[in-house]
Amino acid sequence: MPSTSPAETFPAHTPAASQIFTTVLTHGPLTRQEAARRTGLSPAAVTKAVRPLIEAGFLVEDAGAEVRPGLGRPANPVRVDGGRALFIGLKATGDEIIGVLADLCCRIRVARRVPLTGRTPREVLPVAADLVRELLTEAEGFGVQVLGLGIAVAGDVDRAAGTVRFSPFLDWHDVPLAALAEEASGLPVTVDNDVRALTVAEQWFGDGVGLSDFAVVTVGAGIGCGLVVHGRVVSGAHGVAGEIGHVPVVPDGPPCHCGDRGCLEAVASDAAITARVREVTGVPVADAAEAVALARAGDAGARAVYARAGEAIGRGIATVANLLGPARVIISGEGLAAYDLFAGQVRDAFAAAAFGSAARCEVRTRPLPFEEWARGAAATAIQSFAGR
Amino acid sequence: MPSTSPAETFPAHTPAASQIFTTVLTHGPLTRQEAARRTGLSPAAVTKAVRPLIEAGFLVEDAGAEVRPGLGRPANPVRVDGGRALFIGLKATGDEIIGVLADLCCRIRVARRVPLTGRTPREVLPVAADLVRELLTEAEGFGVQVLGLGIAVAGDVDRAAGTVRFSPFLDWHDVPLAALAEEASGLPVTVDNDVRALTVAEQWFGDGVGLSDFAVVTVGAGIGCGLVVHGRVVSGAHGVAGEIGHVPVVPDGPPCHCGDRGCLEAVASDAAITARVREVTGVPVADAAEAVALARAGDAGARAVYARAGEAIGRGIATVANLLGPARVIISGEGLAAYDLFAGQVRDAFAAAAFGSAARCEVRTRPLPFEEWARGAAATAIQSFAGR
DNA sequence: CTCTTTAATTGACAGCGGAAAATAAGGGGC
DNA sequence: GCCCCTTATTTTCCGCTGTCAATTAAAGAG
Repeated sequence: MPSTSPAETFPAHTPAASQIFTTVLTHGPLTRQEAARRTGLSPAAVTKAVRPLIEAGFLVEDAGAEVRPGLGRPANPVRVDGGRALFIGLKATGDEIIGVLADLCCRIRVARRVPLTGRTPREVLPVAADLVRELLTEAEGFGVQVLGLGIAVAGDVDRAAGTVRFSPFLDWHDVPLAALAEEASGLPVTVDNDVRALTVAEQWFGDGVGLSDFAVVTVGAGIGCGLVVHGRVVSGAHGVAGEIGHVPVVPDGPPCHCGDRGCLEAVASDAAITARVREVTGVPVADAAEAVALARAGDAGARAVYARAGEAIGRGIATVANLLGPARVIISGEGLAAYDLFAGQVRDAFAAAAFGSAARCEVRTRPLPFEEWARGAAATAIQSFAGR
Repeated sequence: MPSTSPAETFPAHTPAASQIFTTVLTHGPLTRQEAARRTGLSPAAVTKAVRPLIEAGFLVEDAGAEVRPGLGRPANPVRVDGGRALFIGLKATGDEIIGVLADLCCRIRVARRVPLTGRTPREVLPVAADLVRELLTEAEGFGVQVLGLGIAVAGDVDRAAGTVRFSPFLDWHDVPLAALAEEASGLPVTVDNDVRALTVAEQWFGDGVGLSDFAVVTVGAGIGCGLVVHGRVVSGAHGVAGEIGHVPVVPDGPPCHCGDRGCLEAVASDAAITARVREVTGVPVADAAEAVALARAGDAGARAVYARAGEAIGRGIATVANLLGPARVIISGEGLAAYDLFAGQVRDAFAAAAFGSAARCEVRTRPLPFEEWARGAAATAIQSFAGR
């Protein structure tokens, strides 16, 4: 394994230092004054926390940043030096592992995907280890140390304990993944649920920056949901939350594998849409891409299927908004490729079903490149590094 | 107004003192050792925080509490002296104001209700002031000072700002209630939404003690929901959360005033049940009590209405459980009077609709005496007093 | 009566973060 | 060009909180 020296850790482990660092990290270049205001700390505390971070190279003074020119001494913004460190993020599905090398600002530098041949830990872990090795080698090219490894897995994951309690796609039970990966890589490892990891990426580096309450809804093979409440990602009392897929949205809708009918997932998941398009149009579309193509070509039946899916998604989001009152809902996922086919319905159904001030919740979409899930994993690693 | 001396405040305003006090308050008699373990502080810190609290009379050493006799020096538990202080809680509805005098442990000492003749602030406030005066006089009989006033109002309430932004039943808009009440009573005032206040009471003094994630669902004139996530009551980005009443639960169910169909509130609220019983049985029942009586008497139609309501509630709760993964859902509210009529359906529908580990969420019921809402208001006042 | 065990307390102390004063770095007026 | 004004940052000092490592307290066991 290329890297052997123990990974550096974050300097100055005081709460204030963590807080200031993450504030600067997520809110771009910030003057010490601004950072103080945002964190509620005194300017003196900022100066004191910033110095060691600059000395360690994690923060840099950013002369280039525009400061509104006014009276008095010009402000001296600082920002995080993204190039100072790298992190690896892995996302494991049942078919493949996606890995990225992301910098400290969570910008992707390298992305890789490798297929999986088996699903047992014994089969998956060596492939993951190889991928990590490869990315570590890549990292050497940047001349920067890799300071953490994040792994995202679907299912019931205990981030604090670093274990995968249950993963349906991989069929894993109680795998102490963090410990195993730490052993193999020598890096500090963070393991988290995939949707939560994606949510962390939005919270720190995406459309959730600065919001203490928001939701991420992923549309694709399944329908997932990550929630941020009180500024923290929700894990629930038993490690699972955000199961939006089985919210009832279509009266007497199609049966769902959960046993109920009309669940969001039974209407708006890729598989559900594809099946329904086949059923309605008689065209034997094989996958979501073909279904989309058919609808885009103007097939009325297919378009209606997407319309219904959009309505279902809008109602599902409204349920979340009614219950939690988030400031924003971010829709993402592979299913977004068809967004033009149901955007209107999502919006209308949401507006109709959002009650009172829940309607003030903003709904926006965000494309989801394939590496994004792995980037989320990297974001959790950065979060751990920053002491959160 | 009887009491004129400025209300005492909490001694020792350090985070640790607050934390230790609330821990002892909510977890009954606790040895200093235990308190240290639970708060994560050192035993030394507990000793130091506890002393001024004992001197001020808020904590007392509780020799009576049973300690498991083992080796070594016997432990010396402390508990909160409930009789040390009183708090007033008010709940304002469109028809009446309910007021309670509660002690520091939130046990109700006196409860009063007075009818309202008008709904404008100008009409309601004097009535409330009279009630507060009356309760203050009652308090004199206990020889203890009243240290805070909590007011619970349905609708959009900004606790931090102390304003009622919008209350549908009272038709209030942007009323600076805390400031007005403080002026009139001379007490520190906490204003909060009624369901949240009830949730606070459960969190500190009820079935939510010790849980960082749980929900309270109230069944009655409306269906409400208070949520606790990460140990804090959820207010949402815009001050409103827990709108469970419009979760869709019955396919193509009865139309709801929100414009949708089959909302929980359109199926399981008192009014919905009563109307439906009339419709199904042809018996002109006037209110929920008569509807319950009819069902209890064995009328099959009426029983079916309750069964459907129970199913709806179970599904609504399952939606909450799926999204947030609470450890427990507490069902309460006036509608609980009919619980024997739908308990089975609630349980079955919940089990059917709760997905995966959301099913591990415990569902329990809790009776709701009429003063309970006002007690919730008192709980918010106690919370403010303790520095939370 | 002494030893063991666990609880609570004490006193010294580190260190975090705040307040206020000092310093830095411009721009503007004259 | 010089001085003053304004705002940003830094420095210095200091209070205060909570921890650490004894020390004391209060049983029961032998």
